[in-house]
Amino acid sequence: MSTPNDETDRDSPSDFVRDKVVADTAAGKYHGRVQTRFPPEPNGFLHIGHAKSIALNFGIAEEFGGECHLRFDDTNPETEDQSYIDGIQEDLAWLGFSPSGETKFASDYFGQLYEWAEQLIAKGLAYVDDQDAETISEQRGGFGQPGVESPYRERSSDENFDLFRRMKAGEFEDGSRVLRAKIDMQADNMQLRDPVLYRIRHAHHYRTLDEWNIYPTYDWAHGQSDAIEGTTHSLCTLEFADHRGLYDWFLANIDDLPYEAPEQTEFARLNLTHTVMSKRVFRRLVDDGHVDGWDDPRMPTLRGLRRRGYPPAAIRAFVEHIGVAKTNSVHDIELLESFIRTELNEHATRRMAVLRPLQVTITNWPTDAGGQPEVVMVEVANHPKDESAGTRMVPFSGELWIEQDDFKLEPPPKYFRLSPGREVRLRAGFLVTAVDADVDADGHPTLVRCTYDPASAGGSAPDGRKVKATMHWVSAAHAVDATVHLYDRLFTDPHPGSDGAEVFDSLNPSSRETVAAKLEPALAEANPGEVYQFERLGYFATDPGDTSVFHRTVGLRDEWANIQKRRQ
RNA sequence: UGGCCGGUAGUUCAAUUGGUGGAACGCCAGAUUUUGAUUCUGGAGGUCGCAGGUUCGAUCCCUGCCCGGCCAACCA
Repeated sequence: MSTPNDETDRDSPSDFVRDKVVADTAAGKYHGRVQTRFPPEPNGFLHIGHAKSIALNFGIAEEFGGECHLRFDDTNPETEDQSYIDGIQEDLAWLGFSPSGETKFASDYFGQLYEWAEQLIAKGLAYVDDQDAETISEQRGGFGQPGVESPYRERSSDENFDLFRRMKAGEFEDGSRVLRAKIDMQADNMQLRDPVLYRIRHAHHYRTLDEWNIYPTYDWAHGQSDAIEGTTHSLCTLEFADHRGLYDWFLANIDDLPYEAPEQTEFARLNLTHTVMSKRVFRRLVDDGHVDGWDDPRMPTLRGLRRRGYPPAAIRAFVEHIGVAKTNSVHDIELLESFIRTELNEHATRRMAVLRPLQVTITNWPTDAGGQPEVVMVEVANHPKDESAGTRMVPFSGELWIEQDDFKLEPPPKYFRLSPGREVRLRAGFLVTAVDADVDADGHPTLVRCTYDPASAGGSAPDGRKVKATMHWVSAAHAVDATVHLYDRLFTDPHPGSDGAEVFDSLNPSSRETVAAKLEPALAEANPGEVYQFERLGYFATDPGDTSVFHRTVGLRDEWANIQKRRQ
């Protein structure tokens, strides 16, 4: 089949949500208007799961020429805070998305919400219940068991108005009364068993201050906020599917909606192996000191990933690639990492750094008139595939650091790095041959003696002979010291907390290893937050606050590690 | 126990009104390579959850069953 659409549609994502938008638009719903929203609760920072929702909502708005609003669902003043509002906006901008128009707040709609609640009371569709939370919960019944109607369910509307207004005025204690919708205490969908619309909270709200003594619940606020803003497609995660009946019921029973009622569509949230996407768990990780904070590079929060060096473009590419469906899914974190590598491989500046230094002395290296080893500046490309990245000059001398892994006294099969009698290339420098090595009491090499071929400047010999390995190195006299954090999975279990396990039982005690590294001099001028490739090792980001500290973003693919694994 | 939603390579997703099941990542092999990286080529890998039914023909439609997730906050 070959229609003109094949060409134009190839790159735009297709999924059941977009299919619905296309169908709705074609059917003339909302007069062809498309509007979405991203509605975080300001009680924590964004994580990569939110990135999926953000990309979906903003992506659809853009593809269909519509708008996507940022609206804070700030209906619970006891757990929410202005600092999260600031942080979330910062993270959203970093990810690369700009909301349409002003930032919205559910709290801006408290007045309208209250009026609509009175409208429900007037229609006999809402009532004030004087019972406590525990009693209401018991009366709700259970799965397959009927609910019990509240003794206050048939109150007169006069009494309901009076009580509701006095709740608003602050006459009653927290938790002493609630406003409930009168729906159906026998409904199979538990959400429909007379849900709570308002609870009494004499709490200070960071935006409405002390104006309100009652606060709307999520269910009462969300759909109506969507409707007030003109949302057409209200996208949320699967666990809200049961709430859709409520969402529709509220909208259907309000007379003066400013726009055609929006529709809720649910999709599966993003999960990743070896981590957990839960604000509750995040908070405990931070509070118990398992990580340094919400921006610890091991956290799947956007600020954690940013500090770790994950490029926003790679995160966007990843969440677009995994698509949108209703299947509960857990994505392999390695898939995310492959997107990080793809992005970084293309753009990261190459540098040399030795993480676990082993001393090398070149025994036939020349000395100058003063008896000091001569220093030769060698030119090294900043990117193997991108000439425009230019080159830099790196000092080479007779005393060097190499990686401990790059030398073996007795090389195992298929090992083709340095060992006694074997010649390798020191990248862009010279060919060297190991002679012997000093070892410590445990037999570990402490110093390797080599000879070099003076005719191999630049890394190749005139006779064209080949070597099997090219290694990175740093001149000892010029090395810059740095602290490098090497990160591993936060949780050892691919599915923390599954099969009844306790999430924190699989917390990886060695999720961070810190080493004292030796860097080539150019890295002394590293930019804050920039990601470099340390050749043959991986990608490393400088800490935004201290450029002598590096975080390993992700390692390079490692064939040698695979070979070793297979031999076991 | 009731309701809702799911089940397609190892993993995650596709397959446009029922017509020989594809991609990405991972894995394996080869080529290239002054990063065991990158890049390129090829390969292995499937009882479309199970069983019936409708049909010339079913991953797709119907029924039943099995498995997984969510729901009984005055959280979102």
